[in-house]
Amino acid sequence: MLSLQKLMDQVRHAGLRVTRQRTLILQALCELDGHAGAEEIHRRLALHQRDVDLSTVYRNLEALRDVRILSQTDLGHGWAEFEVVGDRPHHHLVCQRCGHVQELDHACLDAMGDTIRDRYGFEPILDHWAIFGLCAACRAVDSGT
Amino acid sequence: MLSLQKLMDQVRHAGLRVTRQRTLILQALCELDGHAGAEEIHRRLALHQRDVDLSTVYRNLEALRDVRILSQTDLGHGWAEFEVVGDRPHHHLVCQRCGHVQELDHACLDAMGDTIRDRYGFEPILDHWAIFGLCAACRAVDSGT
DNA sequence: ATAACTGCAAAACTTTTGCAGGAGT
DNA sequence: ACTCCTGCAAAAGTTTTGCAGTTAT
Repeated sequence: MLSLQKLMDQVRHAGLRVTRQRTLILQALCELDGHAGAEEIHRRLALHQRDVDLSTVYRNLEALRDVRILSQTDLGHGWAEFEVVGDRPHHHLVCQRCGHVQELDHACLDAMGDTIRDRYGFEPILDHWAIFGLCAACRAVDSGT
Repeated sequence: MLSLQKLMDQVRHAGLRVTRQRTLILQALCELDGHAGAEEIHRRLALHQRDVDLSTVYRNLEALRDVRILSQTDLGHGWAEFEVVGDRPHHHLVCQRCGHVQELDHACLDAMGDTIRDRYGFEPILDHWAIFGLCAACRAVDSGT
């Protein structure tokens, strides 16, 4: 469970101000406990009579992403999705056949991250990945047929 | 180098018709030899007095992607980028600050792919990735200030 | 006090769609 | 001939921006 209190400390520590809107946006993301797009957050806040302008939502998602409090992912829905960066980075292996999802050890990505840092001087953001493919069970079915 | 001839055979074989516009779009993508967005292709064709309507470019990119002649990637520029499939697999490092894009050696991902296969029995699809983060130049600016 | 932030409205952008005519097989 | 494809124009949808006023530090 994520503590809104701690998140707001992070916000302050990042040099950003703790505003009503910022707090509400992060609260919504915590409650949703997963990915959400700007429009979805805006709609949710409106439902709770906690109006925050859509442009403010966009500006905040960008700002919070820049200071690494949020991570941004494109799930091919046609809009950007955001998520609170947790204590431990988590990743998922998603089976394209059966939809089964399993967690992926962060170490698998870390090794690649180190290589990228060393060879390219590029600091990769590996907070949250979804890797698509075929799970063991579906591969077995495939080779059986 | 990619042969336009062979590409058009693929087009026909996929059940699509070989039209002037389709050919020009694929030719442009071959010449650009890399990823390009719809607008960029459209602009390039216009420069060469080979007018193809922008909506036609979009419709073709989608159709060619659906039959796997093109691959689609989001490089975080705000638009979709397309590329001819069949080249050696390669990936992109995209700077979240300045938008700069550099190529990433497939070997870096391959090692991770092997680990995932070995440890999870999961067959990951690692054809074409975009990894976001901070490029060397932007990291230098950050540590400077 | 001062710099950051917000709401509002309008615009910028990419991408999609309806339709009538044109082109490939 | 039979579909598929294209151009045109208009719209849909997401995201950005200018600006004046408000708020956090």
